[in-house]
Amino acid sequence: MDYVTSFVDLWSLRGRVVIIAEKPKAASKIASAVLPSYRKITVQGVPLYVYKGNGLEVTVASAAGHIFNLSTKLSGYPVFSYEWAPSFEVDRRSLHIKKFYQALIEACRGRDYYINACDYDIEGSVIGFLIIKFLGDPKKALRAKFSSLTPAELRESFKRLTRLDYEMIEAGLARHELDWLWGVNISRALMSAVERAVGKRVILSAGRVQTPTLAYVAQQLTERNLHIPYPIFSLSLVVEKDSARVGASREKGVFETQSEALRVASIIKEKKYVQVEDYVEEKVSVPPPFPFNLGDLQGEAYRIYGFSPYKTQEIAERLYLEALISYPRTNSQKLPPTLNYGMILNQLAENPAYRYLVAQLLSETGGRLKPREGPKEDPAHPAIYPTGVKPPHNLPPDMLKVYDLVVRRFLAVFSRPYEIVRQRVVFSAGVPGETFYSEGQYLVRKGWLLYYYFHTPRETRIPSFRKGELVRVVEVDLKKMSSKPPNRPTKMSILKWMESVEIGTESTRARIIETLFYRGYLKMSSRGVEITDLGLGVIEVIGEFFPELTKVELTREFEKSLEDIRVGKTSRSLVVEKAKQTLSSLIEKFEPRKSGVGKELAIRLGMIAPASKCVICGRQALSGNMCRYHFEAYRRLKEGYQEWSRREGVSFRDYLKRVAESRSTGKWVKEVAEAVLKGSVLVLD
DNA sequence: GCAAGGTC
Repeated sequence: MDYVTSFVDLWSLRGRVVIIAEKPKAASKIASAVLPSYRKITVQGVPLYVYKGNGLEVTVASAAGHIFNLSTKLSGYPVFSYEWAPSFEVDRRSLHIKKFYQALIEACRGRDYYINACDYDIEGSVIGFLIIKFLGDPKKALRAKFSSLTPAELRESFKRLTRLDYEMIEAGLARHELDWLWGVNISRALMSAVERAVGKRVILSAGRVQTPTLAYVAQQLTERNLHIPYPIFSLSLVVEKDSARVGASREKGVFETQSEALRVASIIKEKKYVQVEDYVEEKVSVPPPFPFNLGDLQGEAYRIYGFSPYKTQEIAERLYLEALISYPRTNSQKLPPTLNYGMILNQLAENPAYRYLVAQLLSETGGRLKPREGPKEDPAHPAIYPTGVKPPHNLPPDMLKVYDLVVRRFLAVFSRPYEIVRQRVVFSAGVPGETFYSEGQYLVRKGWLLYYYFHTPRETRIPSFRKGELVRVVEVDLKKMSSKPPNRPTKMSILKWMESVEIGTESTRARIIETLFYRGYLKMSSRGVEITDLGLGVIEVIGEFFPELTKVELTREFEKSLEDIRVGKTSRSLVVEKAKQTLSSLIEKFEPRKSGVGKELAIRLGMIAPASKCVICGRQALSGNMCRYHFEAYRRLKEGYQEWSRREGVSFRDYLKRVAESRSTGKWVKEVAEAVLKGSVLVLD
């Protein structure tokens, strides 16, 4: 078969054809783009689109994501056998899928051809294939391939149908099986260990995405709790020019010792002047932002309104279902060139809130609408944009906020750069190597900030300076500070981290973060995200017995295997078999230690008391009298004195006092320092 | 019941 003739035109087929879309919205768009005319019927409340003519009957039906899910009837572990089952039969949270399943049974009955028209990505290939496998006939199946739901592209794709993309399907099936095998088996191992220790069932979980995410949070918060602050000294100046006062910071940053800071400060005080070494003023042009993908929208809604990523995602999904915005679960920062931007703008202009902005945009662009785009792409969906449909008057305020972000961002991407003048002056302080700088900026053209004003830079204009000019110093500020611990993670920073290491997807990242809270691994306090003793314990246990699962590299390995399946270098059965072997041998090594692990986790759950208690916190003590966290804090506290005595020349006791008092000190370190001062913990060499 | 991945 040569290349060209391997394509099949829908309109060359004869008989009864069913087209399967991934979701109702897509089914509707496919029907109106591809069918010359259709009748819309409803089965179990699910719309089907039917065309009859030219010896052909075509029905467009729709899934609602995955209709089938892996499951097993077996309990216990290791469990290596499973089968695909309708999701609503194995999980009552999926009951809303049942009507789609029933409508698909109707739509697939007695067909001559089955066309998988789900999103052209690995999951879409699986969704369509399983429906055809269980409700149709894979021997009579074809695949439609399109990367956007625009009418022209859809029509074209149905003229160039191919055979089923079996390589992609096999890769997709393997992804499901690998995640299931690792997730279900390790989760069961943890739960079973606790059950053996205390005879009670507790729900615990582990997985390829959630466990590395938990490990990341554990690592961040552990470093924070173990932070030893070091004294640092910040020297800044206030200079005066044309009766304007300007603050200046030291270019080399902070001093490590007070004596050095004092030396420089006193020289400047004596001289009373600094000299302008350099002054630069440049106009910078800042191009419009990229169109939103979900992660960027979540980031902005968090930054501007404090919405959690999950909240933003839920709102965006509701806006999508009300047809106000395009598909939100996308990674793309690109807008389809086939989209009628002008029409959307005209519709947006019917909303008084945007009328003026649209008029302004059309006038500044002269109607030539070319969006700025970012590098990120998505195989199945474009960036998020407003559809132009007018929101109802009673749209809840939080939904309106997210909608407004999407509209304003969409307007901004067509606009012009804003222009800002950035100023930078460098003063030499008359001490070799000691320079200070001030920066200022002021806006000279608003550009896209008119539409998307959430980024408006602060105006901090400073006077202009001449090189060589002497400037009077009116203040010399020497501040004693402490080195700061790493920031506490937030739901948003966790999600951004997941994006940066490429684990999870747009649809799942925010949800998986919520799962960590729901399991009791993480909790929210007034301070922000905290990790619980259970969360720490789970990471320690998995890190010891199933270390692969705590690392993002497992995802990289999966991706490599899936790619190899796709290009025919290996097969799904080989990849899955290897995973089973790996899991078997890990579980084999886990078994003899299971009781101990169960007890440890039960202690973390507060279900049993530790055999010996940490003198500071009451957690299970190691061989000494402290838990592993306070022991590590104790070790670092002793180690930290070296540096403190170099910088400050303090006694050990004064060092402890200062560390105990500092607000930058990590929680565990502070607790140890206080205990040593009280005498409840002795310092040994 | 446990994963991650779709989507109502």
